Amino acid sequence: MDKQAIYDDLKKQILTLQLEPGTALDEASLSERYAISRTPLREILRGLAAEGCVEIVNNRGSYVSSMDHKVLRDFFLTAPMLYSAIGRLAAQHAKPGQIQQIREIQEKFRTAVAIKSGADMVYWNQCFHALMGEMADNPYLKPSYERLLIDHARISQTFYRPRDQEMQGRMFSALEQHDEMIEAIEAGDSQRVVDLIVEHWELSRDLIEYFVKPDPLAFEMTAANS
Amino acid sequence: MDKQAIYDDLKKQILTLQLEPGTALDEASLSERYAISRTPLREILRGLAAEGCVEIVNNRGSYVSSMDHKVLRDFFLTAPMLYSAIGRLAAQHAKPGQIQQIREIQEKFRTAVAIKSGADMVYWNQCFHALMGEMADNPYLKPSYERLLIDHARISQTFYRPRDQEMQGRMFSALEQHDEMIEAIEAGDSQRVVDLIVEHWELSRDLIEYFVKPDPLAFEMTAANS
DNA sequence: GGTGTTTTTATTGTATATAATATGTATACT
DNA sequence: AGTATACATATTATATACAATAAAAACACC
Repeated sequence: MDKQAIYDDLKKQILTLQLEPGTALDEASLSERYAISRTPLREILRGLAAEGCVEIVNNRGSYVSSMDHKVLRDFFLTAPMLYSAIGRLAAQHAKPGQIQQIREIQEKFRTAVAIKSGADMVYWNQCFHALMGEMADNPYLKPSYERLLIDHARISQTFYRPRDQEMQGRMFSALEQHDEMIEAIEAGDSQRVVDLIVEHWELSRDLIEYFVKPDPLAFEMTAANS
Repeated sequence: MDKQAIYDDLKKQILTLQLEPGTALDEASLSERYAISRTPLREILRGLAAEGCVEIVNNRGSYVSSMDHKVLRDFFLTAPMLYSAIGRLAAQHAKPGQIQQIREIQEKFRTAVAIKSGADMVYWNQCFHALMGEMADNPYLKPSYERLLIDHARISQTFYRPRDQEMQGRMFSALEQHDEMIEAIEAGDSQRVVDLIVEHWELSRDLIEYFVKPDPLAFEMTAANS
């Protein structure tokens, strides 16, 4: 397992919440587990920290970055603006090779939805949107966008309920929206891409909201009990 | 000189173009110059790379990040949106202590303009806008915003002409706009802050444009020469 | 003389040993 | 008994030695 593979492995575990927010990342044990010395492992942790996956406290070690209330609030505040901007630029700058790539990713995502594999869905959805970021090809927006994607994956994972019928239906809607986005990008119709992104965002947001504020339990006393 | 000081020193040199874009940053010579071993120096370089000051090529070393045509284009495309967003959030979230801090920075900036010190002007202007970023207190926007500020400093520095009368006048306008921004932030008037940010941006942009497209030399033949 | 291969050299990447730092615990003193 | 200080321990930070890599140069062969 080389350095990049270890990096990806750690990131994947953080995105899928196998490593929960707040978990301490001990250098010694990680370097032992991955059979690598501490020096390159430290560079990996610092790379993840730069991306926002990990928080490093001076002389106090590294931790999987937190997911508290403020993070959620900032996320919902910021995502629509950046997602729209990335969508518009992606439509303007996408290269043919990238459109081919995103088609392939979309097929993997479609399979993940079909077999109802939560981890795969999160992963391939992540790849889909990361590639949109590549298409946009804007070095200034990229760091912020990628940071949003990291937390979006973790938030979705938090609220994903594979048994829920509602959830399944919405995954199919997401799938369709992805298809339409690819079409719109290929056609260079940036306004349509932005509209789809907004729609896609609202779907995701509503899904999360639905689990944060579920239909409350009944609390009126029935006649039999009164 | 401790690690943080070395980090800041390198960053300052990059912002002020003492280290020009493209310059190779050799690990061995830098670690010798700063009297530190290569291990922490590498971490510094990777930190600067995460910020966007430095580009690292695998097995091929580190370089001061470039400033080519595409960078300029992306910069002008992206800055207005992010600057406005940061301004709005700063007005909403600024804490009293930060307002006090920005007042102090603004006085340093005023002095720099008065004594016409180009490097100091760039530096304190940078501090002013960086603190606005702190006020906005949004972890998602922060990385992109800071990256924009880095290149804004370098672009301004490129086109700064201390002898130019036009330039001096505009620096005083910038100073006034800063003053008004502080007032508007203190009043929590986010719309006014955004308007000022836009105005401030246009001033900066026009200044750069003026030096990229100066009034052309006369090319008509005069009667005496014909 | 030109091109392909080999060797050299410069530079980055990794491993490990040592130093510094912070926290938790135990003990002594008030 | 409570608090403070000193010590022990765990963990991170740094230095240095060594390995891997890639560009440059020299050489031989065509």
